[in-house]
Amino acid sequence: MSASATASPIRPVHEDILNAAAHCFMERGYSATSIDDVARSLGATKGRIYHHYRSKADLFFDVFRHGMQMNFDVVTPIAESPRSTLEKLRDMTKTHCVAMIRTQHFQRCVWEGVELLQRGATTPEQREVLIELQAMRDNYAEIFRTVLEAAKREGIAEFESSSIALQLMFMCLNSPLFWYREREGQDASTIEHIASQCTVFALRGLGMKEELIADV
Amino acid sequence: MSASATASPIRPVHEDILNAAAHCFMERGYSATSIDDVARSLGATKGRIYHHYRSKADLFFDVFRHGMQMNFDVVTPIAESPRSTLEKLRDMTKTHCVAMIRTQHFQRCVWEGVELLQRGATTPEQREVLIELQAMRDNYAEIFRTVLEAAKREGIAEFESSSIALQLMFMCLNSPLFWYREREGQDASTIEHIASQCTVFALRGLGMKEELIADV
DNA sequence: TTGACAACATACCCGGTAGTATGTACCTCT
DNA sequence: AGAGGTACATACTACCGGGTATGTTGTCAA
Repeated sequence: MSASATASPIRPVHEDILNAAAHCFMERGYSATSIDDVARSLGATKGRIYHHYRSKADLFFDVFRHGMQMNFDVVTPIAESPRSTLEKLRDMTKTHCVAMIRTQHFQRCVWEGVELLQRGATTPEQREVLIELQAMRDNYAEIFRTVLEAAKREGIAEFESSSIALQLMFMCLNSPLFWYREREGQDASTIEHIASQCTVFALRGLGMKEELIADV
Repeated sequence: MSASATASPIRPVHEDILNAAAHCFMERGYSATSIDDVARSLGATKGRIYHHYRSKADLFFDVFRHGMQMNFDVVTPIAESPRSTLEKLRDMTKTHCVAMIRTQHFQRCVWEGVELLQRGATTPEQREVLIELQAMRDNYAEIFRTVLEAAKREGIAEFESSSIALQLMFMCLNSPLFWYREREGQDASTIEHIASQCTVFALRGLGMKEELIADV
């Protein structure tokens, strides 16, 4: 069973908490966010949160898991479709980028979570969870690596180290996480337009020819 | 007087503290790092740090300032040199990227500092400092924006929004901050090689032709 | 009707941490 | 030599925040 499939569906009762937590963690960061902050933004108290989650870390992990799951949900179908490498690469990158913008607060938590993963866990039971989350993240990156290396073999893309290329590609696609701000009058086409520029930048960076990128 | 010139030179006595603080802040993040952590990594106690800095925030701000100053020191000479736009752009981007790797712990603090800037300050006096740091950061980005737009006018580069292009370029050049790890046997040429790949990716992303990038 | 349980709120404990107040050794200048 | 200042260490306070223990209300099943 792949790590992507281990994530249980989110019970509706948890959805409000997850959303509030994601927003708080995004605004102040994990350690600067208190459980009281999350509760306050829910119009509730700590009791509600600790009734559903055993610890602050558990809550954060669930936000991470939820964020990653949303990424799998939109990207996996493309990766598993019987289309060409070129079409997959263009579609996956663009889709990922749009997802970053649409679910920004969750994805910011995923980003910070990756840093927490690198620092390691405190308790042994947390370490178990962290290993699972790490695997989830690695599996997601692996989907892209597979397509990237296929693209290189087919002469569509051209780069030296596929690991570095992968990192750089994700940096571009994740970029809106750090400067995009929701504002009034921004509809789906605005988001599409921003994602388009990021994706074009990334695909150019991967050494793809202009004519293969034109319609992204 | 530009914001870049307001930074006072670092007194030697502060250098050890700044280095230790940068390392701690990088490893655990700002709010998860205690003053005692920094002191312990210095083999000292809080007394030493509070003798030189009025608060934890002040210390962090000085790390930020120091990090930014190092960037100005290496990039400004290139930007002010009488060379062509193409040469400036290639040199500035590569130099910035190398600086990110070489002074990684300070630059990670700069990165986190930018997020703190967006969240705003608590006390009014901190806000004053934050405005100065914000200006410092903006001025630095402006150096690159100037060259970027010149490159666009000269037909060297091709992109839609210069703001987004600037962000994406920095994301690529800053990328090593998040995945580069110091290891044994990594000499200057290794760093050069990594920086080269990031810079090539960024310049490609900016729409530059292969023949203009070849020797980066 | 009532017992049991879910879904919270309230009240409390306690460890950690920013910041302060004070002590002390050393150094320098007169 | 002694007075004052620098550069710390030590000891202490106040508070915040994670976690827990317990109370309260609504719901549902028998």
